[in-house]
Amino acid sequence: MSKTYSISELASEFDVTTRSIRFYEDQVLLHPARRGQTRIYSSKDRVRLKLTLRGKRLGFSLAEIRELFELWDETRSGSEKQLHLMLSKISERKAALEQQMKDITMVQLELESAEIRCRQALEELNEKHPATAK
Amino acid sequence: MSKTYSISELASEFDVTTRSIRFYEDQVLLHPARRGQTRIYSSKDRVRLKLTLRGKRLGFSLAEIRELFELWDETRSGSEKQLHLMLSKISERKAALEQQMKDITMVQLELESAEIRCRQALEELNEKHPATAK
DNA sequence: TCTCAGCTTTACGTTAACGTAAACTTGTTT
DNA sequence: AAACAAGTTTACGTTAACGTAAAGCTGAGA
Repeated sequence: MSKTYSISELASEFDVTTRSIRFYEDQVLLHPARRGQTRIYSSKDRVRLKLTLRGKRLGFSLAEIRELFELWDETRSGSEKQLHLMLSKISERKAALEQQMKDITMVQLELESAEIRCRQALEELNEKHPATAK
Repeated sequence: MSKTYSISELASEFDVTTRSIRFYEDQVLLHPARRGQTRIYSSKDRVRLKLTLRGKRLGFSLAEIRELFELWDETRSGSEKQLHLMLSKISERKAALEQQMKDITMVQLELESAEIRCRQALEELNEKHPATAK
């Protein structure tokens, strides 16, 4: 038997509320088993939650994440058409991620130059008031 | 005199609605001049809009973007305290961006393996039905 | 037995980021 | 003059992603 998790274990591990986790289930991102009425999460559920949160950090909507999960599941038994659809979705995502990489690089450059500007301004202040606290 | 833009010029250039552009002004991200009651955007406004949209693509909220703009403006006439605040905000952002880079790399790897899996499934289909349309 | 922590469902509330519609002004073309 | 395009303000509507009660079940311990 592989490991299972309670809702609060996952909540504290990933620092989200139990409300969010249940909400993700409503949105068909997770399918925990039940013991009585209590939810039991498998390690597969755990992975799905991790992927969900990662997707969110990248600005994916829950609906988009769900779409990817479903496409992925259908891939196993996919028809040729399904597979080509999946491939096109994948390349859509890849393109979006590349754009994001570029965006990040640009913003990083801007932050770098902002930092330099700040440090220079600090130096100038220190020349005028050398006695100021560090 | 440097170049100016109408609201709809900017809207079509960046593929956003005029509604959004006016909304960004409400949120103090843009400060266009006026001729009569008509908004006139400078190239500085244009840059701000570009930065705003880039920030959005990275998942920044409009409030966060505004905060960065304001901190940046205050940097010019910043006190030592302001400058240190700015520096800490900058390093916050840098850390967040690095996390995002990691996330993107992970997702890219997952997409790669998904793509490979799809292509293999397609090959298997073609072995079974070599006569199927390409 | 009682209580208490941890889980559950149900359901209304909230915030961000706009969409959408109505009604108006202003400059330009027919 | 009339109509049109492009702009404006005002204001209510909408969606996503939860927050926040309220009220009830359930097994382990005092």
